[in-house]
Order: sequence, then structure tokens, then C-alpha cells
Amino acid sequence: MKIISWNVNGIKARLPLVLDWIKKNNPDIVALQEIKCLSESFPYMEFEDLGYNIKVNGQKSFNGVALLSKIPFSETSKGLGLIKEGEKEEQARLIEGVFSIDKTVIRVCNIYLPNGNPVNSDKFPYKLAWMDRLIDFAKERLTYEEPFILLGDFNIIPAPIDVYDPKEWWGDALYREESLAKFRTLLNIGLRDCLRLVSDEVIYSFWDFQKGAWKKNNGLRIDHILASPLACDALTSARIDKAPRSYERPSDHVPIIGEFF
DNA sequence: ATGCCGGGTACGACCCGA
Repeated sequence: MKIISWNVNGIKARLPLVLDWIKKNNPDIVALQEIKCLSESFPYMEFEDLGYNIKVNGQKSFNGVALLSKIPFSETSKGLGLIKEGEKEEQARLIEGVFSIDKTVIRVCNIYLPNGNPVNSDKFPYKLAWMDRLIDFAKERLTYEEPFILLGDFNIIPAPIDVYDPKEWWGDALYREESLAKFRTLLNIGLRDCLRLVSDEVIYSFWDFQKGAWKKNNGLRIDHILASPLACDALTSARIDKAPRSYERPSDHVPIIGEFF
């Protein structure tokens, strides 16, 4: 089972590129972030024609996540829930699907974790609070003892190897102690970074549009596939396909791919 | 460079991302 994650930075702008890549790579499950459209505006037909079932947690203009699957959904949910009283309406950043393959139940959660910059604004505490809620959410999922895959744009640089200039970046909301401590908690409760289970290479998933970042390979690895113990047991490969960053009208992120079973 | 590019909304100019 091939599962992929891709921050597309606007599904309407990226439709030809994404359709072309999916046709060539034929993933079973696709997790998209930053679709930047309302659920009803998602281009369902184009993906249905490729054989996908589709669930969308959309929002006008910003954020928005979608799950596409060749396997029928047996269950879906949106958001982290537990919004505190007085808190702003939740941003569309999470969608989860449950699938049955043969006799195995697999749970897949697609996230677009808040960026959190600038750190001296209310966006940073929002990121940390979102991560606390995600940790509780993941803890509960792990008690189910199913293969559980948590993937998407984490906006977290896990280690110095995952950023082109660690010294320059240290202190950014993506790469500072408070953010990494929460990411480590996600690992400590039992999730593993699939790419790092199979590879110690320097490989990025994002290159800024500005400053010739792609040309200079000034990248970040901030898109991740985390897997529960039962999902790790089934992992057969994990990689990042950086090729689409060089294509016409690219996203600033590229697809990351995990294969299980 | 507290956004240099690029998408969204909406059609000029701002909001947002990492």
C-alpha cells in the first residue's frame, strides 16, 4: 500500500501537476495539505476519474486538507475537537480516515500543523497548543493498537541534518526548543519518523520560492510520515520525490512517499 | 529584507505562507 503526502499550496493552481504525478505514481492513499479551497470547491471529478474516494476538510482561501483513497473509507473525522471556549473558529488542518485492507484496519491522519511564525506573535502559542492537542489525539489512537499513520506538513525541522543552515534557522518556530520538545513527545509516545527508519541521507521536502532556494538546494525537511509500532512493522520503503520541485509552476513542497505491507 | 516569490481574493492591493 503506497501512501503519499503533499503540501500542494493551492489545489486549483496545482491541479495539472498533481494529477500528472498521481497518474505516474499510482498511490493508494493521498494526503494533501494547503488545498486553499472550500470543501465544496475541491476538484472531485478529476480525482474520481482516477479511481479515488475523496474526503475534504476545506476552508476558504487558507489551509485545508484532503484525503484521497482507492480503498473505501470505513470511517472519517475532521479536526482535533476540544476547542476551548472563546477560541477562534478552528482552522481546517486535520482529516482522518480509517480503512480495512484484508483483515487489517489502518488509520491514517493527515495534518497541516501551524507554522507558528513569528514566534513573538500569538501564532507561536497557537502552534504549541495545537501540538499539545495533537499529542493527546495521537495518544488515544495509539491505544487502539492498529497500524496508525500520522502524516503531513508538520512545519517541524526534526534535526540539524534536515535544514541547509541549522545555525541560521535555530530559533525559528520550525526549529527551536519548544517546537522540537513537542515533536519529540510525539515520537516518545510511540510514533517513528519513517524516512529516518530507512535513510540517513540529507534530503528535503521544501524549498522556498524566494532567494533561489531550489537552485542552491536551500531546503528543509518539514513534511513527515510518522508510524505507530504496527505500522512500522509493515513499512517497506520511505522516500521523498524532489523532482516535482523542478517542474513548471511547482508547489514549494514535494511529495513524500511511504509503502506499507 | 518583519516575504526577495507565489497563491488567494478579487481586479488594486493586501493577507498569508516558512
